[in-house]
Amino acid sequence: MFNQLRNKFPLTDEKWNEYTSYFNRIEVPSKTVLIEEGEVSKKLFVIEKGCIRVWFNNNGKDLTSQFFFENQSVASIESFMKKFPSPVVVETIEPSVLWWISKKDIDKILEEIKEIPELRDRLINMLFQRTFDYMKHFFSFIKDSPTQRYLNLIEEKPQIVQRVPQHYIASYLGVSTVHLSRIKSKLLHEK
Amino acid sequence: MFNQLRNKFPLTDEKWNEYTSYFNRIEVPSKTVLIEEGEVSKKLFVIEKGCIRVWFNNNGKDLTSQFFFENQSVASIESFMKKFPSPVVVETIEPSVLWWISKKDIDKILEEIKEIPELRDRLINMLFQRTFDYMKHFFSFIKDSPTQRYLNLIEEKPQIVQRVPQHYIASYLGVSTVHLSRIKSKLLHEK
DNA sequence: TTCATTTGATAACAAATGTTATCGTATGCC
DNA sequence: GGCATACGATAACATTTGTTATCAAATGAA
Repeated sequence: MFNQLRNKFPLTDEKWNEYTSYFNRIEVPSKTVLIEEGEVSKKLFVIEKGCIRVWFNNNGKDLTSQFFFENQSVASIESFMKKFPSPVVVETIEPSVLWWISKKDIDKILEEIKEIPELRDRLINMLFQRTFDYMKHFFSFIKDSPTQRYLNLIEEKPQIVQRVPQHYIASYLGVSTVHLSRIKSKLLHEK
Repeated sequence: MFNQLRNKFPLTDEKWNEYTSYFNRIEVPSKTVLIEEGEVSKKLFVIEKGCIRVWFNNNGKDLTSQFFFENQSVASIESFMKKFPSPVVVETIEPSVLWWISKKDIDKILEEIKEIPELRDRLINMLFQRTFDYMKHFFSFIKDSPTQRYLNLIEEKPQIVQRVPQHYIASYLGVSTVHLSRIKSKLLHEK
């Protein structure tokens, strides 16, 4: 799982082996809840194989806010960073192979590597990138129609359209399942 | 302007005076464009008095994405951090008193204070806070009706409703000016 | 003041979107 | 294979929201 990253981290083999040993491998079926709503989660997950969605309950309806695939890391940020009860549920969509690490172990690693400016800068860039991603998604809600948002999704995140059940995608785009079905149908018959 | 912050920064008076001297005070009328679309801006503004909006052009319509008031800092993040041409316009709404600082001077300060963990942590927290704010705003678009978003705005950011012309607020909430007017009218006559 | 411009309310109509219900197909499980 | 369940398409209708146009009030500049 981590071999492909080995050469990107300027660490001794000893340190590298210690750090990667903090990760725990699990295999889970689809629809496995990894983090429950209201739970204070101190786990971060990395996806080796499979697919995860983050959703929250709003008046009985389940609204999906994010999707994650292979090689991405997932946590309830509020819960992980601020020790708040998680406002969201983190759940697998497909049978998945995951690696998790505790916040305690991450903090230990971060404390040890903080003098390595290269790694520090990469972490800061990751934070910025996530902010940029949110801004982009948010802009799309004030400037694009649902149809345009769906076209953007096909263009920019084809994995979502290909692997995720459609009714999860609907709330991610901010429309009802019926309307997403209409959008697809209209795009199909216009062409 | 900066006196109220003095005790929060563990710096010598000498360094404090040097750093604050990098800021330049300007007074501008309302509707002054501070950063133009397409410009690579290397300025960060701090608002002493007044009010600023950030907007972008979408097919001839001007869509507002953010508002800023006294004591907040404003830049085109994309442009400031990544040296990209700014996708947005930064413009005053009221006659304003501003302080600006160049990226070059900020980088100099950051380089000098980076060993002060207290300041470093505060900066990282600011980045996180901005991400959380975006997430919250974004969630509101997939879970709330425009009416609910307007009620949230009154509750959480009353300054915007009180000081900003209504047609700017409409695009910020993702509705037409006519519809925002309808929302207000309906709320008024229901009570 | 006077005049032009900005801002906001409203009406009438068109278009987009949600809701509920029904149906067919796919999928997973025994 | 058979059954329950999940998933997705579609129709009919209700509701929300956008568009265009008009008017009134507020604001700012000469």
